[in-house]
Amino acid sequence: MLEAPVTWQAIRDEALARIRSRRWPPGELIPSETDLAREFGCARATVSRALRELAEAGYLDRRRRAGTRVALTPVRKATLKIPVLRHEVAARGARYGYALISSGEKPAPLHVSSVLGLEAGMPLLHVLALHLADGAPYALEDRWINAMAAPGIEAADLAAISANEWLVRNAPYSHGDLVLSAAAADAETAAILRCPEGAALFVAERATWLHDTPITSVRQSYSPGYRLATTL
Amino acid sequence: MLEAPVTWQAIRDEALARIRSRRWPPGELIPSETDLAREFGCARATVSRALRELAEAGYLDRRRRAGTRVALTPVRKATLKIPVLRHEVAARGARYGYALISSGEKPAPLHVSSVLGLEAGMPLLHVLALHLADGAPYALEDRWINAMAAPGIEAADLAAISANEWLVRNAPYSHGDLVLSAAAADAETAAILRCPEGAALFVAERATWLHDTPITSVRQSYSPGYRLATTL
DNA sequence: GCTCGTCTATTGTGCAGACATATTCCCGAT
DNA sequence: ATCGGGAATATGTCTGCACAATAGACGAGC
Repeated sequence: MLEAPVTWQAIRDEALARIRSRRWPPGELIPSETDLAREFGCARATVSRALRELAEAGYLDRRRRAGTRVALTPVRKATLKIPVLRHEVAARGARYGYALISSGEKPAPLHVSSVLGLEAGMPLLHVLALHLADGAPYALEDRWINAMAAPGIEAADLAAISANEWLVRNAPYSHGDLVLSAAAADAETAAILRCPEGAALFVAERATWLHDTPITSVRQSYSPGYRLATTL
Repeated sequence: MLEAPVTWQAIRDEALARIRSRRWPPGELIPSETDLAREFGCARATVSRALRELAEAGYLDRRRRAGTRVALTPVRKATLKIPVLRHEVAARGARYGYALISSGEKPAPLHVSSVLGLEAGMPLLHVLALHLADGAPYALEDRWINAMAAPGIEAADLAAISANEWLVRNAPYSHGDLVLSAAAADAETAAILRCPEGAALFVAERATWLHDTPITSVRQSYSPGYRLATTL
């Protein structure tokens, strides 16, 4: 009998097939790495690599000593890429444009200071800017920046380069959070995006930190019709 | 000099620090695995594991023979969990409710058949259902199911178990896609969700396949105020 | 019966070596 | 100058081994 070369991908696929076919039912303990290595005729590390991938993908729960179980609810994960807006526009084949509407230091409003965990009223750099695709409004960016955590931002020419891009290039962050929602366009937003007041807008709000230091909080309101696509 | 134990996590963190500090600038070739292993005094496999993680996270681009480069645009990825709606509601501490509005076989409308890659007008099972949280409308689910790809669905009591959940448990899929957007509530949706017509709704549309066979296409419209949160 | 410590099975990780595979580089032939 | 082919090299993966960390199982002692 010819043995196909044993790769971790092959083992991953075989394991996934067993999960899907219910040969390894949800909640059940599957054989140990050692047993599987013997069954597949390969090293334990190879099985381990395969099962680790499936665990990362949410199909398996693994715990030392307790063994590996098939996940009860295979929580599917979609990974969204969060590109710089300029690239997103370019990827759609449109000409990118950028217009700074206003920038300046202001005391942080409550919803910003509370999200970032700063004292209310602390002065932050506020930037309002419009991203355009082929000259049409694409997204309105309403951003608050902790200037102390982004040294150099004061000197940056935010009319020439978007705060979005300046920060990506110059202020690395360690973690952040993202909230997606839908909101009706208020009068000011509608005027800037040149859409009817009350139109349904797709809104992305992000906040980022470098370790414990808050960097920025931003709300991007996309023009009506925006769709964020990804694969599962 | 005391040597800290060399773990792949430590190497990953050190590499990330070098990227962030620009000691390894964007676009630049970094030392080879062999060189780094020598520098850190560990095995090449350990370095490899660390760099592989960073590549998966989007910080590095790796190619055989060409070496490893710092990514020009560190595309951040957010991973959204896509839970069963019942669990999502329960996780918010609310009582889950489910109401089947209608179900039956109908010819596929064009936008569904084209997304799934089926012939227009092919008969599909159409299910309209409302998910509730503490008795209030939470999300409207408008689903089309390829019954041939989900054997047993005809016999399922979709008034008792949501199609959402039945499919998660009984119809595994290999891949799918997801589109998030904002839309104004039309008259029918507004009536079901008990919200004003024209309200801004968060909409998630999914389509799933098992290999080449389309399984289902679903549009979930969430009640106004819905927020989808994740971390970066 | 209950609690606490010990044993042990299982996964997590590291190491050294080997070979596989992809891709660039360079040199020779044309 | 150009093209083709082989050498060089970096990553990708497998093997076989070792030990660490974890947590369930079990038994001794109260």
